[in-house]
Amino acid sequence: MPPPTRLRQAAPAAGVQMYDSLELEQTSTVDRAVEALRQALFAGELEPGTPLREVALADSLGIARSTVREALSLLAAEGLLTRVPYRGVVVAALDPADVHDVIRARLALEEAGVRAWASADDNARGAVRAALESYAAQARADSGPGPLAETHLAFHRTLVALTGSTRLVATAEALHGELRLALAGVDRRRRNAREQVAAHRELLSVIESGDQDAAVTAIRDHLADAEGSIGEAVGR
Amino acid sequence: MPPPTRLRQAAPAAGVQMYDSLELEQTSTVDRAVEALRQALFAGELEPGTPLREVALADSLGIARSTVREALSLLAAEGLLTRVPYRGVVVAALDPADVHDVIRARLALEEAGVRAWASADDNARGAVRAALESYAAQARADSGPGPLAETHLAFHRTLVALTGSTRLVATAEALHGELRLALAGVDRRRRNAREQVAAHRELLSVIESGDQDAAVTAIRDHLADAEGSIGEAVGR
DNA sequence: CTTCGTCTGATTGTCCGACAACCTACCTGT
DNA sequence: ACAGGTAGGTTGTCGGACAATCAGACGAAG
Repeated sequence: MPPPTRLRQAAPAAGVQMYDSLELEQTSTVDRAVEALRQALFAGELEPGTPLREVALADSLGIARSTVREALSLLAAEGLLTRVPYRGVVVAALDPADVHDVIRARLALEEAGVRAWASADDNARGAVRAALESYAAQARADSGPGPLAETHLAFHRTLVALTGSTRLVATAEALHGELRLALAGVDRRRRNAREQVAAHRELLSVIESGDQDAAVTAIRDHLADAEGSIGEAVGR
Repeated sequence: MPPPTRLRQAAPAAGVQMYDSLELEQTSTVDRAVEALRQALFAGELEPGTPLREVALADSLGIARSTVREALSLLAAEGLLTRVPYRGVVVAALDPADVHDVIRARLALEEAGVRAWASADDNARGAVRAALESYAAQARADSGPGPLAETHLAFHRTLVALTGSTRLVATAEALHGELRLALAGVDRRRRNAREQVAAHRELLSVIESGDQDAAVTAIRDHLADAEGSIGEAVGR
């Protein structure tokens, strides 16, 4: 499980003034490669099933093959790529069974989240509301399916965060990555974005109502609905 | 999320006889290195905090540094090692907050599992019972804390498997890895093994009873108890 | 016509050696 | 005690090399 990637903890020297909030992000070549590839994957530039050749990537990115290799390994461990021995990595493709599996997993995580609503941290609850507003704003701005999906999934991630476990959030993030990848290529009209936002508002109000059972059935229906449209988009 | 590591799917040529059950495990050097390191970590040969030097590992394992590097990256992504830029990787150390986080995550997964008991697959239910028996047998055999912990956690994994999601099981496995690592070094007497087995039998019987709420509180208490003893062992 | 061996080209898996970037620790002068 | 500089060790990245393996083509044998 990718634990919260902490970057570096300075030695806690005693008695000296500390500027804890200051940080200088250290970006390795591998990290940048991973990010570039992830970007391309989510943008749909690489369709599922496409083989990724190491040397081609290497001089396309202007980095060494060994570095590409490490980046590919990490993305494969993350589930975005599939490695086949001596045949290379291909962009991961989700079949309907995989989609079902992912949705099951999401249901477990988000159900745990909404169940924890009452006992959750105030900040966490606030984050849920804030994420919904970002999502709504993004829908109003109408700036393409990519950012919209991002804010949408970010909202769901705040639900998982209600559990208070950073590891569960990391897991949810990985699951969301798989879905974004699977949906990157399809021409996703789905329902009107405003309708979607309204549905999420409804969901949140049920959660806030305090009726735990109602909240659970709401999230369950919500995800079942998601599986339907995603599976249809992927199934083709 | 480490997806179910499928090894290789032969091309589905049509009309020819297939021997689906046959498989030949392909073991790369990196895999073996990962396995060896994992083994050593779980056995407590490398204490948390210990730095792992790449060259030393390389000629200790008799492989190239680049290969070691890849293995270390994978284990770091798994959470067993922590990589600090330009300072190398160290064996991950869990502080009480981490333990709490892991237990929270486990609770979400296992609670989802026991909630799914009634609607779960028959095989999955059978697997739970079988795992409990393996655990009991291991306790009777009294063959050291390592195998005992393994069968113990395997039982809990079957609970997660009740959800029907392989990805959740993979997540649970990663979480268990972190715990095994944290507990590897401590001299773990804990309570009598037989007592522990009895407690798990009790837990299963509550789950089987069909009283979902009782089952959830049972698993919750069980894990709270676990956090207590683990945190105490790690705390110092 | 199908099946089997062989060959060829391409790609991955692993190794080795090199060097710059960077960190830690010591050492020195004040 | 403190600032600053120096030296050694370790990682991050690179490039090249070679064996192992795979996919496809080609031809021989049944």
